[in-house]
Amino acid sequence: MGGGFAQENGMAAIDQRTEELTQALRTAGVRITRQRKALLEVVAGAEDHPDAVELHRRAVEKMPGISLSTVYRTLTELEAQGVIQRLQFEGEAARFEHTETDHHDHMIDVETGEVVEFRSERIEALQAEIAAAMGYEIVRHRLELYVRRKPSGG
Amino acid sequence: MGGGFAQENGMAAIDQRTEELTQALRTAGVRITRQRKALLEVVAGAEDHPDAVELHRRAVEKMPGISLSTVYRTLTELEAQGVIQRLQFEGEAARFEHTETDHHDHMIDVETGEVVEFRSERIEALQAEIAAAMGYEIVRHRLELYVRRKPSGG
DNA sequence: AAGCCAGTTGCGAATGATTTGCAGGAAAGG
DNA sequence: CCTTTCCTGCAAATCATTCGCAACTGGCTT
Repeated sequence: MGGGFAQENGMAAIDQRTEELTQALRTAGVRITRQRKALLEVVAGAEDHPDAVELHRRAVEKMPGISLSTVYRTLTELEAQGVIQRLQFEGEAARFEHTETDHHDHMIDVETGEVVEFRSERIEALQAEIAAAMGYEIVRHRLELYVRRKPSGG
Repeated sequence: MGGGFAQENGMAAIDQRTEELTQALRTAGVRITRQRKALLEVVAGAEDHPDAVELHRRAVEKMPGISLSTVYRTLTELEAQGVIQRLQFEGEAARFEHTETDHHDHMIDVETGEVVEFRSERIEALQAEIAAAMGYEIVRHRLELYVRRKPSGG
């Protein structure tokens, strides 16, 4: 059902996530075309943080001929529905990730480009506190730590 | 010396900042042309967070004919020297600010576009702590709070 | 199974911000 | 004043992303 013979582990979760994305689009009243279906599977299965071009590359494998325009259009729609998130790191093209149940921030290894997710209740609370103290309420925020692997006594 | 008849208050500080920017370029071994001189004064005098086009608009008043290319080139050089900072907020063109002695983060009013600066030692400390716990050290970071003025019972 | 039709698609052209190639121009220092 | 090297303005090039448009197709309705 998940297509292919990838690791048995996790396939179900991906299928479920694909279903969630599909429902989000249906709810938004948009048609589930085969190009969208292909892209949804790709997005649901992405464990990394790919940009539009990379998602397109992967989608082409499932649905040859799908255009980059369609990928962008669908990603924009998915973002509008709140089921995926657009990440805009310094200088790079936007990357996308499916919205998990929990919010998190990102740590970007400046040497490898690798992205690590993390979450800190304390920081979240402090942010709200600071904004409140200045008479504001937070609509959304962005916290990115550009890091380097720490030399561990070499 | 500061040029013009703006508020007496602050003129000296701007002149000093202009001097700092000028020195930074000299140190970098680049020539102080009149277009650069004009731009440096504009940057030093900017109390807001203007983008390249706006800085160009202001620079043209002091040095008619200065091109946008030159503005971009010089801003890039100033950034490389670390005396100004490039801010990349969601969707917008890059904005610039002269590097003050202290580091700070930004709060962007999503309704007015206004930018407020703030700083929290506690958040800074927590970030370093989190990164360290995952084996990283922070190279730089970016924290932006997209906010809305809180309804204060009116 | 056919038909209908608004929503979609692929393509190429358009955007918008920023960068770059190049030929003429001008800082710095002799 | 001269020379050398760096700059500048301009136009064209990039790059990521969006749009216009004619052809196409989901997903109903019959």
